Formats: sequence, C-alpha cells, structure tokens
Amino acid sequence: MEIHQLAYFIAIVETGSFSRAAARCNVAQPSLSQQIKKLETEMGHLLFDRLGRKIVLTEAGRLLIPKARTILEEVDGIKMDIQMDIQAGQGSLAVGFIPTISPFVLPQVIRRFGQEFPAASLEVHEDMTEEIVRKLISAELDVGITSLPIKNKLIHTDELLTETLLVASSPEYEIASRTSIRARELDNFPFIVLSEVHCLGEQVQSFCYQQDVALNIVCYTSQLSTVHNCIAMGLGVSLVPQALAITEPVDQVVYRQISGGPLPQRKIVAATHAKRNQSFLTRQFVEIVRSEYPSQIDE
Amino acid sequence: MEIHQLAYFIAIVETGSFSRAAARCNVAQPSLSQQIKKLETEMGHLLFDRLGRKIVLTEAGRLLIPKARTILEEVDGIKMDIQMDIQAGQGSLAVGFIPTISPFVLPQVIRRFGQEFPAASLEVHEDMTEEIVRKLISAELDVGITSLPIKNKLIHTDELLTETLLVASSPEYEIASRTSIRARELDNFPFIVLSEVHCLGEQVQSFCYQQDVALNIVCYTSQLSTVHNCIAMGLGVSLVPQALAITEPVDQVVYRQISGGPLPQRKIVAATHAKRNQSFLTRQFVEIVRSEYPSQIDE
DNA sequence: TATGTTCTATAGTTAAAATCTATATTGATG
DNA sequence: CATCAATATAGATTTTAACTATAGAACATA
Repeated sequence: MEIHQLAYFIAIVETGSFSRAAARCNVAQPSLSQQIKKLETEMGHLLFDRLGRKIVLTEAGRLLIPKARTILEEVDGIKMDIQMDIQAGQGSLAVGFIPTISPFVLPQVIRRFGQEFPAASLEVHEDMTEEIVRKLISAELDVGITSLPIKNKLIHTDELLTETLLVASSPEYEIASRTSIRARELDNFPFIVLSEVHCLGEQVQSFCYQQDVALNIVCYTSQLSTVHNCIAMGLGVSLVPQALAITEPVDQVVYRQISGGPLPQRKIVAATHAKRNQSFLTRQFVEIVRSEYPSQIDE
Repeated sequence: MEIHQLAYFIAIVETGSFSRAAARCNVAQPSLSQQIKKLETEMGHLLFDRLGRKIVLTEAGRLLIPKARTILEEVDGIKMDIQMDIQAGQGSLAVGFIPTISPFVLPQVIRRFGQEFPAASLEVHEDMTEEIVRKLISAELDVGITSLPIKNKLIHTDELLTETLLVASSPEYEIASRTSIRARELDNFPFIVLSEVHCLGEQVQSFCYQQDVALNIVCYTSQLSTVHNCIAMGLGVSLVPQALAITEPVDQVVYRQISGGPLPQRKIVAATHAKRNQSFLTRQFVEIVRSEYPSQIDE
C-alpha cells in the first residue's frame, strides 16, 4: 500500500468520480484507475462499484475512508509536527558536569531549563572530564560542561567563560590581610590541594609549577568542599574557583585575587562530539549554562 | 514521504545500522542510504548523525520514531482491520420494503438484525416497488424486499419464497363454510381490491383475469389493512397474503385456500442493483428476511 | 604506524513502477 | 440510434527505486 494510493482513494470519495479526482491530484485518470485497482487487489475487496457513469462505495470502501484519512493527516502533519516539537523543546537531553563545576551551576541551570522547556526530559551526569569525554564519544551524553584542556580530537569545545582561581585562606593567616598577593608567596603557607584526578587539581598544580612555586602541600583531598572546609578550619590555603567564592562564601575564609603576574584561570567549555549535530535543546542548554554561570559580572 | 522510507527508518533505528537494516528489509544498503537521504531532505533535518562506524539519532530522528511507528502500524493493520470490521458487521445498510410485506416482517427482521449486528446502522424505507427500484438504481438503497415481477434489467432478484394468496371472507358469507373454493366462484361475492399502485393489487386482478373471473369489485383501497377491515365488517371478500392470515388473523375473517386450479401466488424477492457487489451486511440481511418471513412451514 | 575489516556514501546501471497518450468500452441522454 | 460522459485497457515514456561496484572513513589488530 502506498500513500498516494490512499490520497487518490480519498480524492475519488470526495469528488465522486475518478476523472474529477484525477484533475484534483494533477495526474491522468488512467493512473488513478490503475492505482485504485492495485489497492483493491491488496485489500482483497473492491472499494467502488462501477455503475457505468457513476461509482458507489462498497462496504469495504466505506470502512476504508476514516482509516485512510487518519493516515493521510498524520503523514501530512509529520514534518510540521516535528518542527513544532523541536521549537517546543520536546525531546531529551543528556548532559554531563564535572564535580568542580556542578555545585555552583547545576541547581540554577536545571531549574531554568525545566522552566523554559517543560516538555523536555533532562538527564544529568556528574563525572570527571575523562569519563565525560568517553560518554560524549559513545553518544551517551549530548554535551558536557567541563574545563580545558581536552586533548581528544573528536571533541569540539565551545568556550563559555574563563574563570579566575582565587587564593582562599583563613583570616588568621597573614596573607589574608594583604591588599596584593603574588603567586610565589603561596609557598609560605600550608597548601590544601585537590587530587589530580580532578582537572582543577591538575590546573592548580601546573599553574604553581609554571610560576616556580614549590607548594608546601599538607593535604590532598578528592572533594572541593573538603578543601574549603579545611581552609575554614585554618589548616592552610588553596586556589579555588571564583564561583565557589560567589555562591558558597564562608565567614571563616577570605578570597583574594593573585596580582603581579598571570592569573590562575580555567576555561569552562561546553564539550560536544565534533561529528554530531548539536540539537536545539543542546544549544539552548549551553546558553543557559553560559548565562547562569556565577561570575562577578553578573552581580 | 513514502511508507517504505518510514519502514527503512524504523529498521535502522531498531537494528542500529544501515547495513543490518538493509538485510532485514531485503534490500541493498545503498538503497537505504538513498531513501533516508530523501526523507531527511523532505523533513528538513538530518535523522542520524553518521559517526563513521556507528550512527546516532538526532533530535529530529528521535521525534520521528513514534510518529513513524504509528503510521506503519496503521498501514499494517488496515487490511485486517477492514476484514474484521466486515465480519463484525460494522457498516451501514439501507433497505426497502413494499407496504404489503413490511407489516408482517419488518419488526422481527429489524429486531434480529439489531441483535446479530449491533455495530451496524440500518436505514429502512417503505416504498412501492417502482420507487424501490429507482432507489436501488441510484444506490440510495442496498436491497429491496418486494415481489415479482420487476422488469428493470439493472435489477437482480433473489427469490426468497413463494407466498400463496388466500381467500379472505367474513364467516357470514356462504363461501366461508366450504371445504373447497374454486377461483371462478369469486365472482359471486362483492370483492374488495387493493389499488393497482400496489403490486399486490395488480397481482390479484391479473390472477382473476387469467382465470376468467369477472370480479364484482365494490371497493378499491390503498391499504391492505383497509381491505382486511372491510372484510371483517362483512363488506365482501378478497385475496390476501398468507402472511397476513398468519400474523394478523382476525376472528371476523376466515381464510381459505383456492383449490382445483392454479394457486394465486406472489414471489417475494430480494432485489439488488445487478452491477453492485452485495455487501456482507446485505447478504446477512436477506437471510434474516428469508428465515423470518411468516409461512406455515415455520409454525 | 601500518593494515585489514567494517561500516556508510557515491556513481553508474538496471529494473520496476507510475505516469502519460490514445483508444476501447460502457451506461446515460437526447 | 447517435452522442456524450465516464471508466478501463494498451502501449510508450519517464521516473524512481533498486542493484553492483567501489570509494572513503573509523576502528581494531598486528
């Protein structure tokens, strides 16, 4: 059975004749006769009784009408429906965040995404960069919010913002009262560092290495909040994302920017599979992350 | 958009690859590539991201899946559905009865038809033979229950039964006490006759004419029940259908069969348009009439 | 790093099928 | 009975879907 056969059938029903239907369908009348014959053969029933000049629907023909109309309407609307669905945010989206970003943006982003695209279904993964990359490549994720560097050639990155890392210290330390802090002075204080399995941990350590700062590391932790807590307890200092200072400031901690040299920074990016087309929802999601990411400019 | 394109699309979705889908659909792989490309062009969106060895659905592709499945299922089921509908008695039927038959069979037939085919919609017309023939030819009616003769070549008749006409008389008349009545004796009594617009009226008069009976007609009426009432009032005698005597016998009337010569009879037929296919409902309806028609054999 | 394997895409050809034109056939109409 | 108006049939043409062969890309293995 073919769609055009159903269309011809309905045209005949509506015009009451093969000839008029042929005119309406912009085909020759014999084409209709032939296609209807095929349809009748396939259905196992005549659809019309041919009474010479006029035709009359058979029982099978009458029963076919609503079914044919349904199918034609669906086929007809399918293109527009999909366009509408896309605009309406119908669909699903799987996103990944690294743990040193998610605490500051996930709640706001999920809320806004839900408000703007109530029809969408969102799946959020929290993983480290490496795992996010793997999932992007295997298409388990549509987009990952992470930080550079990403070496994999199959991953395309869209830069969202550059985030400064601030010196975080207990007010007790002498460093807390300074108006300007230089990177090399960090070696005067016990340093709390995030494990290198996190890209943030790696970034902090490589920054210090490049600035020739020999850190006095007193603690390796695997969670940023532990770093924060340790600092609040006065156990040492660290470099933490500005977003942490903005969204979760603590009284027992002061946050200071490095001066007199390159700033420690990380680039926050939306990572996607380079070969996949980014869906409407993906693009919208990335824009929401960009606008919701806590930064001083927003405040 | 074509149905096979949707089928190919779903096969790819379900097998996860163009190659496997091609195998399942019994076509070569390039055919699928080509048809999917066409579908994508028509939809205005890619349906799959081609990631070299593997493919991933795009947002548009994911949205298309349920719609394509729906259409395929409907198309798939359409033939069987119609078969089922027909067997279940879905559909409509328009039938005609002549007034000298309907009183005896219409109620029972409608009841039984409604019981056996509750899903059907039945439309009943009561008309004289001529009008029934006209409606059959214009396809306003699917079948007419009437009596012969029908001269029109476009009408096909299916004989249901041969009904005898009985002499109906008031008990007061001498004829009522006889054991055997000959046709020619009818001229001894005042005769109540049905108008010739009814075929029954015509049949009665032509029978008498053929038997050389010069009727002593005292009343022409246009309703059989009037004939019956006149007889009951003792105004005369007549020839009436056996079915009348069976279903509506009256104490003031006796019903006797003619003997010693050809019986006055009428042939009850199901008349249909010779060129139209008789629907399942039509055939079932005719069988119901045949079995419900009142005749002595049934009692 | 090279190489074979396994996918999809492309090119060109073949086969199928829908369309067309022309005409036969049939029922309605004057 | 001839004419008109409709559908059916026949044969040619065109379109399109299918096929074969092969290129190109990605992954796996050596």
